[in-house]
Amino acid sequence: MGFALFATQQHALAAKDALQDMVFDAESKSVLHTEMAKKNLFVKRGIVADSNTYDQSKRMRTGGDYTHTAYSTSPFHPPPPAVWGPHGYMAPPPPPYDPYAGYPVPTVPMPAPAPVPAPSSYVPVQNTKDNPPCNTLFIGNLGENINEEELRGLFGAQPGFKQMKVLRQERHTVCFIEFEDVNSATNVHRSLQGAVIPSSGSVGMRIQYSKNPFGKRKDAIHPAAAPNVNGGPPPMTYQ
DNA sequence: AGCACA
Repeated sequence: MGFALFATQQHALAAKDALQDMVFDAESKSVLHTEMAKKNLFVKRGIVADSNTYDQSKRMRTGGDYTHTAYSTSPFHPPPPAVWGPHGYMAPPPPPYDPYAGYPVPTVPMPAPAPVPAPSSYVPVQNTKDNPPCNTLFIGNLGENINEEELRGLFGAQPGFKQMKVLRQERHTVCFIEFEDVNSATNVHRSLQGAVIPSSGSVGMRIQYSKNPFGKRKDAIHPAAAPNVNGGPPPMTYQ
């Protein structure tokens, strides 16, 4: 609901009749209902300095022109856009002017599509006792104040990245990175080995293959490898 | 020198 102030009662009546039952939303077939307010609208001096406001609200959608007697062109600047603020119906804002609308716009060559955050440096790390290659990397030796966002920025930009999980422990923070395939994991295993990022201080991260890849249960039983296919004691059952 | 989650 909203109120509009007009110069004279005659203008208000004319606007009321013109806008009555106007369809203002074609989709929902919503219809405008207008009536005369019980009291005159109080408007602060200075906000409505002249006749702009009520003229605009009338000129906005009716197509009719009721301004020929009341509206006098301002010598200063064109009238400001109509304000429908207190009105119940908020007109969707007009789309911003697009000079290329309707024209095929050639793709603007991007200088650097996705700047991959590079490690600030590399430090040699000891990496004994690695596990067989898999699609999940185990990241250790991350330093005391490792920042998860930095880790995500670094690993999330690597090709084949799927997800990352940070595990905060008392002494060490480690994290797990899952990749689309073993190949992607292997590339990162090599390319970021010993990488140093700002929050890791001066230590280089140690990258190993995870003992337990994402989505693969440690105790998964391969049917072919399962004992006691026939005969023998009955298999253990879990309830 | 530390391996979680399904």
